Amino acid sequence: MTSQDNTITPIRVASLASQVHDALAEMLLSGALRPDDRISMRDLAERLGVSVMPVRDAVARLVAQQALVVLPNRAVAVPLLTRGQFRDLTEVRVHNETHAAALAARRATQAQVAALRRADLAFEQALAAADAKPAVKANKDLHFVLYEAAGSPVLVEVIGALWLKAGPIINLDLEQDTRRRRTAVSRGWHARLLQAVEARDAQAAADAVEADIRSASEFILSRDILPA
Amino acid sequence: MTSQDNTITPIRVASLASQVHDALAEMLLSGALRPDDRISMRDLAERLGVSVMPVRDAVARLVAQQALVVLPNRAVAVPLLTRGQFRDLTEVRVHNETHAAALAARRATQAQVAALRRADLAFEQALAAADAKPAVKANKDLHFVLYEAAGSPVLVEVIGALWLKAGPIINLDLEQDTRRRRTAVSRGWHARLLQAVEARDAQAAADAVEADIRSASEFILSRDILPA
DNA sequence: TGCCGTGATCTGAGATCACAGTTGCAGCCG
DNA sequence: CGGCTGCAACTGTGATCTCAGATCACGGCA
Repeated sequence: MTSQDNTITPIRVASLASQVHDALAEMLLSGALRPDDRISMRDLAERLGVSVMPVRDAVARLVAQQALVVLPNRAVAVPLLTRGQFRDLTEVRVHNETHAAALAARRATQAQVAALRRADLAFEQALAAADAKPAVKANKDLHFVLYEAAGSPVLVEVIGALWLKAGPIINLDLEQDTRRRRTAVSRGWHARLLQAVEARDAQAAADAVEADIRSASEFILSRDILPA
Repeated sequence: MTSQDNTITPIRVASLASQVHDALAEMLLSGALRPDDRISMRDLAERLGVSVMPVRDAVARLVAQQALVVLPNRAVAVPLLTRGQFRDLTEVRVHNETHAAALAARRATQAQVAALRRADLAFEQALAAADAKPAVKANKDLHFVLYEAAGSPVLVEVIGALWLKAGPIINLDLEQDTRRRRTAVSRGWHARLLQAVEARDAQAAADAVEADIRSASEFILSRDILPA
């Protein structure tokens, strides 16, 4: 074994705090955590089989990302947005995600275009499942394959934080059927998006993403579930 | 004293962690912390006169905001961006800050326009100080008066995180004179920005902010201080 | 002189504890 | 029956400790 041996990969072990953060992020994105849910750090630590420390770190991260809030009584909760706040969030998402889509249409490598096709196929397959969770996850995967193709890591971070904030609202605990039908509405926009990226049409890609986001947002706002 | 008494303000005590976070954020924005600086949590705790716990919480927040990074050897450091990464950061800043400026030009109340004038005056006065720090702070104050006038709290949070990331680079420990001259270049753009907001000219406001950001960014990139 | 090994020190991560604030519930009184 | 009070339990925050990994300095050997 010499220093030229490239078969050894550096070992990086994710800290417990990072793992807790990922688990919580997943719960936010999937709608398992809902607006106004309280999070007890001791309870979560017990359920995850760790001490409170890594949970504290993870919660602190998510508070910084605005995905969780500290209430005046010190409780940690999932933010409950008003309709106006949700609109604001939607507008900032549209502004950044359309930009990422346009950049991706111009910059995506062939490998990234292929990955986007695979993600679209996975999304179609996930829609066939009785449970809505696979479709929610496949939708997120598809979006982030796209945004990473934008070649702007800072932009992807910004968008990631926005998704953490939007996840609990968009995936409010609808009936499974409504949820799946709701997610399926994205099919058409995804198809247009894929065509746009293949055609290197930045404007069309941005328009498809905008329509996708607004469609989901209007559905939420039409149902009178957020406070005024 | 009845429940109609509006003279009583709820008491909110900032947690030690929040105070440490604010102190660190100020150090990042002012350039007191520089790219690649290591942050020892025990050292910082001792200097701030608190235990390590609130420092850990604060650091976790800043790591989530991408303003600090955890290195492979577990050290916590201020990110050292490559030139490409700094360009990426600049582009995302331009994209979001011009949008905020345009919204502000359309939406600012008269009180907010007056606050912007006062911030501009404060900036001019700060330029007269021998120390560059007041000017750096006044510049930041002016920008955030503007962005808050956009009426999009989500956008202000996005921009705030970007500024935490950009602060150490833009305010690299130049000589005081170079620093002050550098900051003074913004005067012209600030004047145009103020005119644009007063005239409700969204495009001119966005252009002034873009020019301001790009001017500072090109200065940094022209000095060969970031790794390729 | 350069490299390697060893020991000391420093460091972040995780665990545990204490404290003070908050909440919920039961009981009592008007 | 409603409101108030008291108490127990829960909670986040901060303090302290331990552990394991990382780094640095020094000494010995080739």
